[in-house]
Amino acid sequence: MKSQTPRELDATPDEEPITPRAARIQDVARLAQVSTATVSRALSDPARVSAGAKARVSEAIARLGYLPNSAARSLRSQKARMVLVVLPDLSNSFFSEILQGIEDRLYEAGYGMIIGNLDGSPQKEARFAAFTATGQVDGALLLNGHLFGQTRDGHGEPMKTSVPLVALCEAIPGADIPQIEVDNRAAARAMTLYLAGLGHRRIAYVCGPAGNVLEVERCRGYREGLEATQLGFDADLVLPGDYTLEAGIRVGQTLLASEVRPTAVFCSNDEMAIGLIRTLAAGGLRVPRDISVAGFDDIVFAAMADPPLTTIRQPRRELGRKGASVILDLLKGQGVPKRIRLETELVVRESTAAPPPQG
Amino acid sequence: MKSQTPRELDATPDEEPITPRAARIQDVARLAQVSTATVSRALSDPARVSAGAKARVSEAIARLGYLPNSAARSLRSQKARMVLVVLPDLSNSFFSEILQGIEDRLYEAGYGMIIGNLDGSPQKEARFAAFTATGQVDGALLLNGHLFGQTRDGHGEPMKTSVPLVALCEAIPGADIPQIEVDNRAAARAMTLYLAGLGHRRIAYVCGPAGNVLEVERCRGYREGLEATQLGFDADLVLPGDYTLEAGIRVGQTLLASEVRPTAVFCSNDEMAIGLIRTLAAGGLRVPRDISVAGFDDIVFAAMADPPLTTIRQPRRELGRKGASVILDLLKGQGVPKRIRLETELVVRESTAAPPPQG
DNA sequence: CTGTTAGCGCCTTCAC
DNA sequence: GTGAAGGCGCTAACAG
Repeated sequence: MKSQTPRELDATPDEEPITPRAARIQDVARLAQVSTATVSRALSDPARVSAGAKARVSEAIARLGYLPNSAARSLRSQKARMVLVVLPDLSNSFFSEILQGIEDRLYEAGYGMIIGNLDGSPQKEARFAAFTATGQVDGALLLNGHLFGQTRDGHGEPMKTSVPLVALCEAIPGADIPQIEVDNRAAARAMTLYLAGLGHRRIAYVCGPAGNVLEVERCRGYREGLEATQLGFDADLVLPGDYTLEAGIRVGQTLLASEVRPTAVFCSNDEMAIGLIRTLAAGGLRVPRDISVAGFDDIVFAAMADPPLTTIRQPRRELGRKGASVILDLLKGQGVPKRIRLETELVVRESTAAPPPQG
Repeated sequence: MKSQTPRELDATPDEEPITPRAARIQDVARLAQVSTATVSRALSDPARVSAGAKARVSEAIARLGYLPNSAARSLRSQKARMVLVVLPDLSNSFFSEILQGIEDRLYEAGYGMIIGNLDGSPQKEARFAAFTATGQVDGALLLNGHLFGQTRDGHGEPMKTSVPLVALCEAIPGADIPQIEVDNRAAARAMTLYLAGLGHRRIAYVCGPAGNVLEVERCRGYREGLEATQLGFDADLVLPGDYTLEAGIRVGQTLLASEVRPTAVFCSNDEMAIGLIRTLAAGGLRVPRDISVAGFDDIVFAAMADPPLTTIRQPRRELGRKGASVILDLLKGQGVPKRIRLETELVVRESTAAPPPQG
């Protein structure tokens, strides 16, 4: 009798085993007096099982505390019910709120979330890519602006993966995968127009890291805004940055030391704006009386800056949920839009005002 | 011939399949002209394989881009090489920096990290607990202050899990699992003593959420500090809070409306301290001239508050790494210490000073 | 409606 | 040093 397993043979009835192994489908089947197939069906497609059998199976499952082994299930079904999220920096609160949205949506769908945090070590990526190749995940959400095996600026042969990929927050140029983001360019343009509308004529811009797609979009929006108001673009007003607090501090120091200062500074994210405000204040400049500062993202601490920061709100949680929804649709085999854009909102607080008279 | 699989029969040689299925160990074996056992050994224990076979296997693996299927591996080995991290709030930057440390260490060890974000829905926990029961993870790191199936205040029968558990950052009273944290009580005591040493005699304390173990420890430290300096504990100086920015804002509003104010306020975390400083400043009080404010945690934005916040630094990343190390040791079957305490540091910035003369 | 059976892909005795 | 073969736990045919 081939299907007789050793485990059944050496079972010692009426005696608590030393290590109570988790119940298997066999155990449930035996207790419910049905075959394993019926147990399996009772779980996956209850309609196909008679009421009596169903009841006995439920009872047995409850008694044994049975939970199907996930490795066996994955092996058999070739699905892991797990999604990988690749991101550049887990500790960045911007990303972690997006993660919340992702986790939330995946949870609803019964999926789990594995985190791949690049954390400045591009070589970690290979292992994360392997998750997709070994079948540990059914799909991946890319928040890092490039495909597996590709560098940020698009060099290198992108690795073909067998699972669906979705780009979230940062479009991946040239990649033929769904993209979900806000319209960074339009938002940056709106902010620039708002500052110009306040009367500013020297509006500086603090960049994100070079080569970053977000950065390119936001900078272009800034430029378009300037051009739309006849102010014109002046390369000297573009200050280097990298999205860190420290970059904001450095820009602040530079500005404090300058003879001629812009009357408004648009930072391409809130961290830099907060670092900048802080440094300007410490150096004796009053924001917004002497100089206006604006950010981008509306992180939680933006409202806590002194003065509270004018910025662009991104629907972070919604972005995360949307990203998860798209990949779930893809996993269901449904078609999805190539590109989804969520709305941003210009949040005016107290860090921006009309320029000083002599400015 | 029983081992002849259908796949081998319908293979169409010299023709690219429509869907290039991932290579299996069989494919490698065939190409390298060895058995699957040899391939497996070449990967897991190369010493047992002859040089020639090893070379052919490597070559075949490279040619086929073979990566072992993880579900099959998990099923066979009963290990998932995956750790679950349960935490109350993913978007809290305090946790996300700990996560970074965890991920980092797990990565080094070849493990992956699954996130279970409770996010205010305690019922999510059951599914996360199931990850441990279905074999999807080999262990779990608990940052949420209680065991599976238990409420925060220790009610309810804690669920027995078959995998190792480790409590990180917040001890779980009564649980017989390793605990890793800082000495919250000693740190709170030190901060209280520091404020008293500055000359403050009315030192208020803003609580965390009731029932929270961290909170209990920090509050006790505050109390001990007061008693050690003969100031004595005054329940009226304990203000309710819940670790959110909003709580800090509420406390600020209360204080602004009060007749008699404390000269120093020790907040049990930085978020609240930042909300408080902001509200006080908006209400016309100058920190620290009129009132000193201190926090706990030293989150990134603590240094960006206006004025920069005096606080307690926790080695967050190190806490994460340590937690991961402990669970990895447990998975290796090694013994681990029951309790690990990491050092904190009192970081004096500009939000604290001697009390005003008339205070 | 239900049971039997054959693997999913891998690792690991066991035999040579 | 190497190969043959069984089975980890489950589900999806295929019969009945």
